[in-house]
Amino acid sequence: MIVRQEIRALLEQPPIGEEVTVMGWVRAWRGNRFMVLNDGSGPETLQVVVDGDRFGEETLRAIGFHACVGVTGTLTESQGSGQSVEVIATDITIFGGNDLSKYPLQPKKQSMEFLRENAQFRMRTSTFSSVFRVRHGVAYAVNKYFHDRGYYYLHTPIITGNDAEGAGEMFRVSVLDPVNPPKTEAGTIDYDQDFFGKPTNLTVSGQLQAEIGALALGKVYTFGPTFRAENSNTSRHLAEFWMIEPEIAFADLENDMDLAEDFVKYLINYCLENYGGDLEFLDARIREVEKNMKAADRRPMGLVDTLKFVVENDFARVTYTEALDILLRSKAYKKGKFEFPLSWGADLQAEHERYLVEKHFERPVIVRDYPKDIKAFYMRQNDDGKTVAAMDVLFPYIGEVIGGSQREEREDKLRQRMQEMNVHADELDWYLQLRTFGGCPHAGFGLGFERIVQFITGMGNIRDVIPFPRAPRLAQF
RNA sequence: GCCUCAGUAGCUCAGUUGGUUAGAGCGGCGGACUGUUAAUCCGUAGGUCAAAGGUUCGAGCCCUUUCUGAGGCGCCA
Repeated sequence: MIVRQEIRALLEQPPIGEEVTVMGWVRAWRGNRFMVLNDGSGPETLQVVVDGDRFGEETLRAIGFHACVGVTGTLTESQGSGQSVEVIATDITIFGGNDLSKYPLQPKKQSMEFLRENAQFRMRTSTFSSVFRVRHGVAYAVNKYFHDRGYYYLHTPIITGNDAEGAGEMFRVSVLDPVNPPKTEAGTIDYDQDFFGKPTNLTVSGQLQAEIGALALGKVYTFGPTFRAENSNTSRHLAEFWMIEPEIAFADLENDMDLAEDFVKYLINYCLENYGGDLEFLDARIREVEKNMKAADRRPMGLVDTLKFVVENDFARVTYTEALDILLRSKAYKKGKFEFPLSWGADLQAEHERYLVEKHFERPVIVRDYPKDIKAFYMRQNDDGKTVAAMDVLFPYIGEVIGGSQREEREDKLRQRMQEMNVHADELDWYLQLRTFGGCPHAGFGLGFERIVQFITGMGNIRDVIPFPRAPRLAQF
């Protein structure tokens, strides 16, 4: 059996003078004497002092960048200034040597793009190991938040038979021969012969099914992979991403917004409390990157300060109509700084959202009550006949992080809207029945998991906060 | 999908109005080094200048097409 101590635990309560055994990957090997080890348990490294006389030439030669080693030795106070404690090695095991003439990574700053192409090794870097520890922390906090508040985790299907969800282009799922699929007499593809006997796709949202759960269990949430076949080439879109979708019965848009704000703040706060070391490291990394940037391109606040600010301040809340008014009265608009026109009924463009968040309110903003024609069929119609009870939560840097709404629980209104928007009622009979039989006011939202991880870690590209990104023309690993 | 910029050594990049044999730092390899902190010092190897085609006496540099990447926009979470 292998027995070892984890570096993170060791540094929390250093047993000075005792013998310890640590195992990990070499981050640096200096002066043929100092080995810096990290084992992934945290961002902290442990310095190992290697007396060349005690170990053979073969062992010394095998120690190198990202080699995997085990060390037994005495934990002592460090003579050097860069660390408080260190291990004086008495025994060294080389688990995996590393041929540096062939290894792609180097002990220096590497570009995010290069590391993305070497995803089999990128988690060994300090940046990515911190990112993925924080990602885990956010995922755990999601489940903890809902569990502690009486929500039930509902697993909605990944393969779906609805093509009426209207949330974007879908990936087809089929086992038919792609070259010569069976045809009907009319000449179309005969999906009756496909695995499910009908066309099926990967899910773009678990919301419609989550509503089934909410109208029985009261409060549910989904947290699973979601797929969009959009040809989106941006730093905040993925073809495969994880989405969190709470759905609650006996709730209106006010309840929905309160939940969204409280939930997001909880996730951020959880990371501040439990992953402070990783966040400090990422904060310092961003400052380093921004050193060479123009002042205007730098963040107004550091990463940790930004996170604290978001947690400590109320989100701004405005209606779509009020937001439009703010934009129309803005200096940016009057000086013609906006590329896209502003008119009631048109969706807010990224430049408008960024103005509201980064210039006007300087904090996260919730925009509610959007024009009904730019929103989905299932959103509850407001009494003004023009707007729906929808809300978007907008964040600095990443834009929309949450989209949600109160759902239309009135069957006649829902049917009328489906007809207007050309959504086929016969395919969503089960969804309509939730209104016919024992319906109630209910609401929910979708939170883009990678987007909130992106915000918390400060990573510029969403592809760098998911271990194996899927995007147009990108399905490696 | 659209717009802009980029692709030169393993990595990050320089390369002048088109002109001889393609440059640096880091990394690698060889050596020195018993308190280093991106260790340092000496030496050394390493190139289909993204690909194809074109202009020219001559192309890393100019033109065309394709591929790849980044940033922005759209779609959205």
